Formats: sequence, C-alpha cells, structure tokens
Amino acid sequence: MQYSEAKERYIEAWGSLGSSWGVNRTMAQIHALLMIATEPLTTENIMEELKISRGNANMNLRALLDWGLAKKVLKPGERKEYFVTDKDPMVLATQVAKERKKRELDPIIKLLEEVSTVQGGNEEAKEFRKVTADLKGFAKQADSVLNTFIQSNANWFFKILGKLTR
Amino acid sequence: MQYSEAKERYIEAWGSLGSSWGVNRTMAQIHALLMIATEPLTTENIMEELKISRGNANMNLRALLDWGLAKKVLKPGERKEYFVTDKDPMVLATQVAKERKKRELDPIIKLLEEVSTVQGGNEEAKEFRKVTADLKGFAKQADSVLNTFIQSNANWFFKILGKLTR
DNA sequence: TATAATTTTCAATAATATTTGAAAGTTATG
DNA sequence: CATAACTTTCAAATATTATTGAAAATTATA
Repeated sequence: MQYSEAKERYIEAWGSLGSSWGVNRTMAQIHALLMIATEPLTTENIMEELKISRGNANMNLRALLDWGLAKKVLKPGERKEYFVTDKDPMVLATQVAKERKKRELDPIIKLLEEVSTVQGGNEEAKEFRKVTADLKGFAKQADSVLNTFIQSNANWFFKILGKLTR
Repeated sequence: MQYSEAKERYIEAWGSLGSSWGVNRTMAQIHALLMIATEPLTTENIMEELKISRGNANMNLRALLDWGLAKKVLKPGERKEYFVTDKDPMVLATQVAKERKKRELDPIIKLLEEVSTVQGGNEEAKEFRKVTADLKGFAKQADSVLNTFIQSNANWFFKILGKLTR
C-alpha cells in the first residue's frame, strides 16, 4: 500500500473511531495526524492536511489541549505555535480514561448517591433503591479499576493478563 | 427525595450517559426504564413514560434487542410483546463490552493490520509503520483484556482489584 | 378468509452538532 | 506606538442524526 493511501485510511478510521472514546471526528483526526507526524505541526499544516477551516482547527486543537492529548511547543525565534502529541498508546489510553472518568463516571456516581435515597415502601420504590444501589456499587468498582489504571505504569495490561491467567 | 423526581433524574442521566457507552439517548432511556421496572413493559408503556412516538420506541427497542440489552417476553394469552432487561450491572457491562469490541475494536485492528504494511523507506513511512504497529499492539492487548472480561464471571473486578493491590 | 390487533417501515420534519469565515482580539517587533 | 503576525471568537450556514406519524406489513383470531 502507498503511504498516501494508508495515511488517508488511517486518519479517516481514527476519526470515526473518535466517538468511541468520546471526542468528535475532527478532534480525533487532528490527533491521528499528530500521532504520525515526524515533527510538530502548526494550525496551518493541520488546516491543509485535513482541509478544514482555521476556526475549526483552532477549536479542536484547544479541545485536544484540554483533554491533555496534545501540547504546544515553541520553536525559538518563531511566533507560530506548534503542536505535538505523545505517541505512546498507553499515554493516550490513560489520558482518555482520566478525562472520561471525570466527565462521566464521577457525575453518575454522584447522581446515584442521591437518587438511591428515595423514600417509600411500595414495590416500585424498593426496586428503584435496589437497582440504583447496585449500579452505584458497580460504578464504584469501575472507578477503582480506572484509578488503578490511571496511576499505574505501562505494563498494566501485561500484569493483569499474567495474573488473571495464572 | 420523591420517587417521581428520583426516577426522572435517573432516566435523564442514564440517557445522557448513553453516548459514553455508544448508544443514543432514547435507547439508553428505554434501558433505564426497563432496569427499574417491576414487571415487563409494552411498547405503549414506554411511549407513555418517555413521551415518544411509536416508531421511535419500536426502533430503539429493536436496537436494544440487537445489542442483547433487552429481550421480548410473551404473556400467555396475550398478543402484545413485553420487554425486560437483565438487572445485573455486570451483565450490562459484559454485553456492552461485547458489542463495542465487535463494532469498534475488531475493525480498527483489521485496519491497522493493513495500513501498517505501508511501503517506503523515507522518514514519514518509517514513522507511520512504527506508530500504527504500536497502536495495533495496544489494540490487541485491549482485545485480550476484553475477551477475558467477556468470558469471565461476575467477580472479575474484585479479582483484579485483589490481585493488583496484593 | 376477513377483521382486528399489533408491529414495522420510512419519507418528511425537527433537533443537534459541527464547520465556516470574517471580524475582533492578542502579542511580538521595529 | 503602529504594524504585522498570529490566535480566538461566534453568528450564520451546513451537515448529521434522531423523531414523528401515518401507511404498509404482519400476525392472531373469529
């Protein structure tokens, strides 16, 4: 396969995969581009490569910075901002896990804490308490696992696999 | 908190959480409703509770069936279809993991297999091969962990936590 | 088989999310 | 401080996705 074709397919696939790790298509594509770049890219580079507007490029770059998935680098003597991403997939996974935990898991645990205190002795209230309490317990376990993951090192997967299959 | 308020907040939260596990809002809300229901629900029950159209209810119920997150039950002597969901959060997590692996992870591994064979000796091609090979390796590890999860029992989280913190 | 009950489909519509592009804002430099 | 280089903002336009509702299809029953 030719480089240009491979690159195109990879960027497109990464973009549509984006929604599965909670970011929009363009944001994921910019990330994909940074992953395979051999040196830091400017907003203009990204606009050209992905054929998107300046505003779009800017907004999604800021979102990537916000997620901790890209950072600015400065070149001495230049005013332009350059962007890079960490190329280690484990760092990517860790950052995504961290952000999604913060944005999704923490709020749902908080909500379940609240609603599972619902009053009432009728069947519906009882069932509601049971289900929401179960979900809360599960969410907290997931939270523990994520925390362990976020804090641990790059061999996490290997460790788990080793231990589980022992 | 009153039951009606708790229920409303829980359903709404579950709905907006939906996108984080890859399903749309209404689908997640129907699932939420089935989770706290004390008995099987009909399409009409769901239309009323969520104030949605018949077509919408039908489409999303079918999607839930497709994901293995709901199933039909028949009541003897009745023509209407009733729906239930498994109330164990671990079963939910397992089903979601299974479907998302199939829909997202498997295709990306396949794509990475292909594009990482890109030809060329220039710096860009080399970098591309390295990055996509790393991603592929990572994706395969994730795949292994998911397979273990899907096949294993409900104490998975406890086991891992115990082992990791040992 | 005709009728009634129920489910499914899908084109039209509505709602939501993303993108553009030009103007406004910011910052470095002569 | 004036200008140029660059970045950010945001209202309007576009694109995408979800929803409706009525007609068509299906299925059970008399």
